[in-house]
Amino acid sequence: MTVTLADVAARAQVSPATVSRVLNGNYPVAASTRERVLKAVDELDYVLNGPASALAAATSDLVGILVNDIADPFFGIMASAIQAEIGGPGGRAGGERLAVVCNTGGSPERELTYLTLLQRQRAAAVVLTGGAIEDAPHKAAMDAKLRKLADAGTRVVLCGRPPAPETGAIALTFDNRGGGQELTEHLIGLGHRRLGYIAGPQERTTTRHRLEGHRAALAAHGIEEDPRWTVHGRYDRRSGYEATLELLRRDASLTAVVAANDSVALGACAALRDSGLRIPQDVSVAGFDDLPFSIDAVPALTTVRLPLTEAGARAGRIAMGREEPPPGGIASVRGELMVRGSAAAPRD
Amino acid sequence: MTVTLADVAARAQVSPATVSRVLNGNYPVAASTRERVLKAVDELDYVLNGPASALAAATSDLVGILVNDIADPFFGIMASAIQAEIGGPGGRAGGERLAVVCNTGGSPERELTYLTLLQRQRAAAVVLTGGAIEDAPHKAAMDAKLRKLADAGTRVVLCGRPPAPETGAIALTFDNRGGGQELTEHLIGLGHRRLGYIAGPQERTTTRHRLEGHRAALAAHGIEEDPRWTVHGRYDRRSGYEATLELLRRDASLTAVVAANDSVALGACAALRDSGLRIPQDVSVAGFDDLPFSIDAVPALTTVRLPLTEAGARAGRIAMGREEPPPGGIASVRGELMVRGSAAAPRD
DNA sequence: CTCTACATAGAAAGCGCTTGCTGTCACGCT
DNA sequence: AGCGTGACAGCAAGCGCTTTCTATGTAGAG
Repeated sequence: MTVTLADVAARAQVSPATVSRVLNGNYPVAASTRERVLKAVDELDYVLNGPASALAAATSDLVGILVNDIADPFFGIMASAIQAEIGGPGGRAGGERLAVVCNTGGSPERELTYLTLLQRQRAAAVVLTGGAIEDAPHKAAMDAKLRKLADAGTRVVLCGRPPAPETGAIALTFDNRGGGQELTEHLIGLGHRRLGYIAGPQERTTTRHRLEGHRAALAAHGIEEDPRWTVHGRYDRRSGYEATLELLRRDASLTAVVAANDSVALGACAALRDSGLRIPQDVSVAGFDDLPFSIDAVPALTTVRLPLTEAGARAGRIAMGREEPPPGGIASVRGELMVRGSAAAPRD
Repeated sequence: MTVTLADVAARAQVSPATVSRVLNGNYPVAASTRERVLKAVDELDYVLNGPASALAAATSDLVGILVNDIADPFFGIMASAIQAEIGGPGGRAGGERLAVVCNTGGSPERELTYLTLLQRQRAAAVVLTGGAIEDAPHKAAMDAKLRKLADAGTRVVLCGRPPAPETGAIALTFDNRGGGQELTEHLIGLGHRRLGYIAGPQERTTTRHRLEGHRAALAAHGIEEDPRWTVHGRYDRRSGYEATLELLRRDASLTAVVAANDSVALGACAALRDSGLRIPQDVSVAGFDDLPFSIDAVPALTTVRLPLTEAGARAGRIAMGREEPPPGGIASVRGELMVRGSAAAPRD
């Protein structure tokens, strides 16, 4: 029924070994022979059996990409960049690798399960994006898993994730703390003293680091933080909307709202507008990430740009062994403050 | 070095066959034996070899998803929905399948190459999203490929793509024409008579259908279209910005701009604002797709909502054989007009 | 004109798993 | 006591490819 290497070999009057060699392009094969084989391949419409190759050669052309949610442009952009670099068709790299995108939805179990699944596939490399979950047992399990993957020859790269020392994983970490601090300092510089903060979910490194940066900025300027000024939520618009309403309820005198990311910021803007407050005249708003839509918000969002595309591309190249890992296997990627219209000096 | 089934078998004092059966959970195995095997698996930290299973069983747990660009939420949302349904860890379906996301970038060659790669992996199913390219030779090549995939037992589903009769592929088509028509009729109803149209790239079914809908609406209301009112571009913000400037240059009396999609519409808004025009007082703007950010534009975008999540989920279920395909293998998915602030009656 | 060396091609041994078929018991009927 | 009948477990034959090692033909080298 299905055409196999042997069929091609028979038709081209050569041995299966030769066909394999023509197809894999290593090992010398006489031009005339190669041609005959290629012709047979074409005539029979032969397609290599991936699993069989993978088994025999003990290699795989699958690369895993772990994301929280691929529908979120934050992850989509990184995934796209990684994918472009791992060299699917059209990519520079020779091999034609396939990207396996795994939506963990932020769930520890799924994260682990996906890693096992990728290990089962003997993935050539795995790139983990997004913040890590701060739960000791889970972190230990993850580290063990990453270690095992690395030991099995799978290149592991963390993109926008804190390093995992001793696991053999290369880390490209976003400087969320620094970015958060710079952003809040900008607001303080504008004259704000009462700033609400909409944080992401608890127990996530990204959430904690951004919040720490924010607090460091407050502390550096001698601003005492009111616990009521911080609300935790999810990294989405809806959450931003609700959290903002909550903040307003707790302290209507807030002059600025700093959001965990741009989506949350957009939700905050909507909530403020719905509450009859003008941005930035009544309340300033700031986001984080600088996703493409942030510049189209009105007023445009003041935020911290994370070089998602660049970082993803670099992670992809490192995963493919096409770029030298950073010294020590760890690199910190800085964000850049984007000053735009959503934040201005407070009225009073 | 690496642990194999045989190692587990030896340790559990059973045959490899038994271990395999325990792991695959078909075939009866005595509880005590199963336990012994599981214990050995655990102790040896054994992970099944995917390629080997795939080869032996002639099945695969890979599902391909073809998208233009996963960084674009339009595709990201569909991919996410599909992925949730094909039953990775946490999914309802028993099997743990991995989603292979392929970025074609709209290139015909890559589309075809990726299909071959998926065929090589003996993918369990393939879902193609986004519009098709209208080039006869390419369409023929695609159809032949899809046919071959289907014949090989791979379930093929088209999500938001025109049907490909005779290929065995199930099609969930978006009614772009109907949506386009409804949208433009809404604008005409508001009193617009001079409408600019920013179309997507030529030779794409999506582009053509939306444009046809627009023109049908104009025709239905006896509005003669000026050829200068249509500009083609890409499906991105930048393109929308430039095209709008071009439209304004060609005919500054336009009272409305209809964009190929929401991203283009956002670019159009920016261009209009930068030209000193107010939305919607001076010029109305309309988009298409209703991506999440569209509601946060100011004013919120009037657009046509496409049920991306629902369609993706349905495509995923059909791909998994978990839902009956629509009668005839073809279903048309309608969009819904979202009337918001970016379109209003023209001044004059 | 023989000898060595190189360039190709083939034979065959797996890679690690699944599964049809063949036992082997133990049990419950008659 | 004899035997059909399940319920398990094992044997062994692949699945389709890669790759090591070996064989062969040919071309310079001496």
